[in-house]
Amino acid sequence: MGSDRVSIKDVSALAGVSTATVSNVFSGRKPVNAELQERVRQAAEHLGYQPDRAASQLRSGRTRVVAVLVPDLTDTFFATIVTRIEALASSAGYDVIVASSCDDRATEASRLKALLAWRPAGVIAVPCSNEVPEALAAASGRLPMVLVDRVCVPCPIADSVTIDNRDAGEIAARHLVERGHRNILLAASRMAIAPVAARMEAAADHILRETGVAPTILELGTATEAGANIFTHWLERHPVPDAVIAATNVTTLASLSAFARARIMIPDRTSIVAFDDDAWMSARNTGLTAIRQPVEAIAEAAWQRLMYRLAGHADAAPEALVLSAGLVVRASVGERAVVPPPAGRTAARSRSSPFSPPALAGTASRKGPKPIH
Amino acid sequence: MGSDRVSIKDVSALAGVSTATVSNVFSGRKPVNAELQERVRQAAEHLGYQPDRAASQLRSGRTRVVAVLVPDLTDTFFATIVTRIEALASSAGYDVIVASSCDDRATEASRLKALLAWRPAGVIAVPCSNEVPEALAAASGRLPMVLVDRVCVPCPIADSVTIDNRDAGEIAARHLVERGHRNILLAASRMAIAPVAARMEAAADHILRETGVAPTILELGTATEAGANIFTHWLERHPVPDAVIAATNVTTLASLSAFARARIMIPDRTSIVAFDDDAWMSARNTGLTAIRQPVEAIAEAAWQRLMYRLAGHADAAPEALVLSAGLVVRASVGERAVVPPPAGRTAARSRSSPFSPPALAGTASRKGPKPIH
DNA sequence: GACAAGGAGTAAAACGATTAACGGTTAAAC
DNA sequence: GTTTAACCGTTAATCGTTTTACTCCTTGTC
Repeated sequence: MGSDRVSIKDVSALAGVSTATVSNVFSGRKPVNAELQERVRQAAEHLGYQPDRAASQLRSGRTRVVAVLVPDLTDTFFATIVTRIEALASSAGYDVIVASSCDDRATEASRLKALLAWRPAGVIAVPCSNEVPEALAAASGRLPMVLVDRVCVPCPIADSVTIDNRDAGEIAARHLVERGHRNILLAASRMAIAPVAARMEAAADHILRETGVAPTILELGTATEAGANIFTHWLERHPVPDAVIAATNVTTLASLSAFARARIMIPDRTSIVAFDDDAWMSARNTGLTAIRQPVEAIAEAAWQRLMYRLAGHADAAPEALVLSAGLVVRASVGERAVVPPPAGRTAARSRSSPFSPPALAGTASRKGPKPIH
Repeated sequence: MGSDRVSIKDVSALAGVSTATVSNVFSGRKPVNAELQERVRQAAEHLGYQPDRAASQLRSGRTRVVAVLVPDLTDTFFATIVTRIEALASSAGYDVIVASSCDDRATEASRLKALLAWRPAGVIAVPCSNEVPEALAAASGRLPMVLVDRVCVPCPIADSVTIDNRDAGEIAARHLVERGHRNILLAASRMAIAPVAARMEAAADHILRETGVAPTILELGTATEAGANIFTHWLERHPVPDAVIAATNVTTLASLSAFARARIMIPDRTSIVAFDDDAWMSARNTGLTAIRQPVEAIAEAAWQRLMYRLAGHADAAPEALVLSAGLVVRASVGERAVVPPPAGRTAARSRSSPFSPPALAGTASRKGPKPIH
């Protein structure tokens, strides 16, 4: 009739009540007589009424929107996080707007600006570098936000959810060392990314400590194809390593690609510990032994923390939540003959468990925020 | 500073002009004197003014937002589409809101409702079934929309972008048949999904026509793990097929998983033609021969078509754009001994699989493709 | 020099919801 | 029986823009 846009007025007219009542029925902010509610509901249903977010948001100042920023939606790790958050949000009556920064600082800044123009109730962000994006830093305090994954913990300006990357790196390294691997290559994406650096450094530390040999760290970047080329090139000029620890799923892919091109067999000729345990990693003849991040738990923790902030605890001190990752043992790590112990260190030095249990997710430890400098 | 929210009024006051002028400066809808423009710009800059979307949208009815609905964000195919659309949108000054229906009709309806509450300028949707969601059908005509991938073409109510699924299926089938494969299994996700059905049926037709044998169609569902189980179970009760055509990347994964569990080697024992050419498909010793969909082109075409509609061509007749997919040949399809052409369909027994059941040779039973659960 | 035409800016009325402030009714308390 | 309070609805103001309608001023034309 008037137009195809049916507003609260139309509903109120049809139900024979005021617009305020209709509003109350839908928002539940004030109690409304059951019978009236019913009438309003029916009228709304009949007209196909849907509250207009724009109007609602404008008037109330509140907005049931959270912004999510990730470096790359095509990376399953991030896609899974987004999907989980979206589900949680939707069941809490929130909507999600997503943007991906394509692993680029400039894009990140611009996408973030667009995101913030929505005046979202909160932000969940996976920065693409480990510096907190300027726009977020500026909004810190005024805007509930939680940083995920790519963060230097503890982060002084916002809540964060990460995994214990040093631990993860060490687990991978130990697994390899215990199986007699010595010449281990660390395939990083970019060491400028905090979690990657933590994984690689912890692995390097462990390897050096246990074998006396410092592993090589190779940066493959964040794109599969390019990474495979770099690795291939490297392989042409170096002996085949005993094993590779890949820092991310992309580097895993790149390494695998390079090995395949060079016809280097896994685990016969070289071993690999992957990261992120994607579906394709197990759908192979030699399933990939991998560090599995508790993706869902990460998403849930981030969401929970955001809800906590939104529930009014805006002034609580930033909290750094650290989940732990576990090793999923499959078939990509071989047993190597134990070489003569280097300088007094006996490689037979056995640990109680051959590999850490894949149980993870639930376990979390809290670290307080550290004073800013 | 009455509050931290700086509105157009503050800017107009500071610049000494009316709010209308400020609005015009930013929207460019009406020309504004150069000097005034400059003054307004500076004032805005000085105050850190950002137009409020909600207010703008409420008043104008227009909104620079497009809604994107996909069945599953963790599927790289859809994630790539979303990413591309997001990039295109952002450079056209649009924002994107995404929702995933998790391959579930009910979720789809509810997410779609949430999406439409934004009153977006347009919608790009990949339905989860091949029925157009009710909410979209209802909005058809009033709301520019383009349907992607999961659509029965030609779609009477909206523009669509798809690939030529029959062609794709036939290409895969031909590739296998030409290389001597006869007993071919078609691994569908769900035959209720139009493109999947088209791929499988075309493949089945081709195989039947060329070999006289109707292939089996197996439905594996849209989840990898479950699909792998179904397939494993099937393998326990049937002879190993010469080859598999997987209808989607998920079914590819499921098939591969099942083969790996059963220690069935590719391409020695069985061949596989994959779908969707994800990164992991080439990062293997035996790279997967796959049908590659032009994902980026699909996204671009969808966006272009939406822009066309938004540019005012609201009443043009729905157009069905069909792109074509191509085969990327790698190493997952083996050469089988070529059997005498169907004319003398005496012995199909000289293939490399040493243990095909003897019964199979003479009995080329002619049954239509039948889905199995 | 008068008049029309048009350009550039302004005031004020929307847009559709939320929410103070208010009022009328009914039940409970004294 | 009167006062209080609780309850439930309504009226109307308001959020920050865009846009219509109007004014004013410049310019061009005859």
